[in-house]
Amino acid sequence: MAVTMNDVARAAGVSLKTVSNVLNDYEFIRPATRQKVNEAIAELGYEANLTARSLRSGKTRMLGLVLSDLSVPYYGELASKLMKVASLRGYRVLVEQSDANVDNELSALQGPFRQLTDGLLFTPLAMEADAVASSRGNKPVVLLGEYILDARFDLVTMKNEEAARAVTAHLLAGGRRRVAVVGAHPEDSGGSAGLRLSGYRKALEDAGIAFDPALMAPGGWWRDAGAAAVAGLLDAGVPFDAVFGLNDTLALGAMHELLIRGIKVPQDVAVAGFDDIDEARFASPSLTTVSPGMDEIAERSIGLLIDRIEGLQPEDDGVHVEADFILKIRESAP
Amino acid sequence: MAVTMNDVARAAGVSLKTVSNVLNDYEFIRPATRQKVNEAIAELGYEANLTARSLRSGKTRMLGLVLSDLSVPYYGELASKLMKVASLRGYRVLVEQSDANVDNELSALQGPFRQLTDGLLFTPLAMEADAVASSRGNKPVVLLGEYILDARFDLVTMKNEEAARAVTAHLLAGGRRRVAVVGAHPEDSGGSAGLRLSGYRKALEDAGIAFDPALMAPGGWWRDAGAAAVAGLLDAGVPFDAVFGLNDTLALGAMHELLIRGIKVPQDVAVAGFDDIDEARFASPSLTTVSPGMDEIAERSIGLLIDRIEGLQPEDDGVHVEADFILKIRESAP
DNA sequence: CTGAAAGCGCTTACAG
DNA sequence: CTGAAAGCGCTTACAG
Repeated sequence: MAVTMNDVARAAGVSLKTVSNVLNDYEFIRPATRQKVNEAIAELGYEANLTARSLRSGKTRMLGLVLSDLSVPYYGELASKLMKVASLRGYRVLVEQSDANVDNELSALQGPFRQLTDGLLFTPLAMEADAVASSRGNKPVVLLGEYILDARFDLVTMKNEEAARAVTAHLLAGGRRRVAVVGAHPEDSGGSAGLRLSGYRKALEDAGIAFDPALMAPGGWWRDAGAAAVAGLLDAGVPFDAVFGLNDTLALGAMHELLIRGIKVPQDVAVAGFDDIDEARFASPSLTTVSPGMDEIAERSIGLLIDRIEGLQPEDDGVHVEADFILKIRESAP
Repeated sequence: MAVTMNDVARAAGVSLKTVSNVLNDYEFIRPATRQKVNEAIAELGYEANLTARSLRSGKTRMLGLVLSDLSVPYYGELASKLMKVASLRGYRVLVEQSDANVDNELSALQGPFRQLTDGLLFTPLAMEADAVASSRGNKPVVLLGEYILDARFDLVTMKNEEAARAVTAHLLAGGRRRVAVVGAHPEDSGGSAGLRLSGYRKALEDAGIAFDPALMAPGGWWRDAGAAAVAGLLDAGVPFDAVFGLNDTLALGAMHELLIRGIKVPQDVAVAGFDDIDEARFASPSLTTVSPGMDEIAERSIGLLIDRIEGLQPEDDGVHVEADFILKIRESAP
């Protein structure tokens, strides 16, 4: 059997409560008592039983993280950061994959997953705001992402519109006048795609350049879509001197297509992306992009969630955080 | 307060034990009793308290997964698969990142992480076999990877050597005679790099082609290393008609360098990789590679671990599993 | 087939 | 500052 607090108490010649006090850093313990207990702990190799602690205290010191799938590079990187930040505050992260499916999101919000965690970091990809509000239970939930902007929720997100505006402005400041935008549909609005497209249009407006719908190449957010978009523009004879990919994967696909057709980047066409994934740094030429502040997103969301769990954050309306972005100027658009 | 088993027992007019029997699918319960209990459960919205169950039973129904970092694409994909497979058998996966650091690996093996999980899937990146053996405790551990091959351990891995031999043989069967190999050092032996290099050499031998050290381009396993390796060979004037990257990232970097220099893939130079990451499928041209059987690795390792936990696997020596690989022939080397 | 009792290892009021 | 008691919500022998 494992060593218990009772064994420690007996070895130290004190009561159970005193051992508990030492373990929980209770303030008013005589140094001598504390030392006796600590010696007994060391001697017996005692380790607290976390399950028993959870049962009694009602806290697990685990945070739930709900996202679509860890195999998506952005989420893999995010999960990694969140786990590191949580660990510094003494919490673990338990991940649940929703596959962006409504039923899975709902069961992550309501099912046994909630019991195992003191609070939730939730990326709503399928559920509507009202559904989330009515099924989130009574433990804290912090939303991650931009799909639901609602005073009822705590939310940590990135500056999609401003960052897209800044990176587009950078292309224009470099003398580019015909910036193709890859990955957006005209009808996008509230999601990442819509907000980034809107930032692009504002930058054009700022520079007094008319928006040309011919420069907009819609499509999925994958590498092949970026390549296809550029191929489409070239084959249609649409002139352009820069490409803004709404994410890095698109931008890299676009750049690849330009290069194999003998078009020089950045001399003939400048390319910029969004996300600053690892691959952007390693591409050749390296990719100019915008870093959406994933470190800050991780720190603020974990901080906010733990403050809610520990009652440190006053129970007002939802707190909304937008992480600062950083423009990463690299070879593809100097 | 939450609804407890006691409330259910009272509502159904039976004892606590009977409710427990129903919940645990005990065989010999009268259908009428079972139905009464199930109705009470539904009516009260009862959900079992997992923490209490764990405390009493000593089982958490969680599996620990120790790997270096979820932001590494291969590990993100692996974690995702493992979680899905475990879920089908009623287990969750709790991830711990070791950063390939000895101290972190040791504390994952010995610390509180073990308490929270019924068994461990462990990727040993820094610890030696003996250290793992002496600190693995008494709950089951299944190793993932090829660094430790030892009868004391359960191990699930891939056929590094055979798969490398097969993909090289495919290049040779296509008429290539000068296959550059990217990412290996001559002195590599037991790790992935060494095993894959050895497979490459065996394929050459099978075909009666002498190994030419000039075709070996060492370097890290990243995109830029692949590009640099190809650049080095070209600049040195070493002739070659194919490239085998010891992983896909290397192969993609190599292919990129060939394309921007105007060398046609596969007409002038064929390219093949190893791993079959998502990116390989989306590259243009799509990348010929070897899929190391991640699905099988996930299923076998989870299956073996759970069998050990539930006592279904006899306590003999360690079980060693090598997943079957699949050659994925795509455009870069048809 | 079902019941009454014990106990997993902690923390939490309540005293003193 | 410290102690004795209760109890978190289950499962597990033990009876019958």
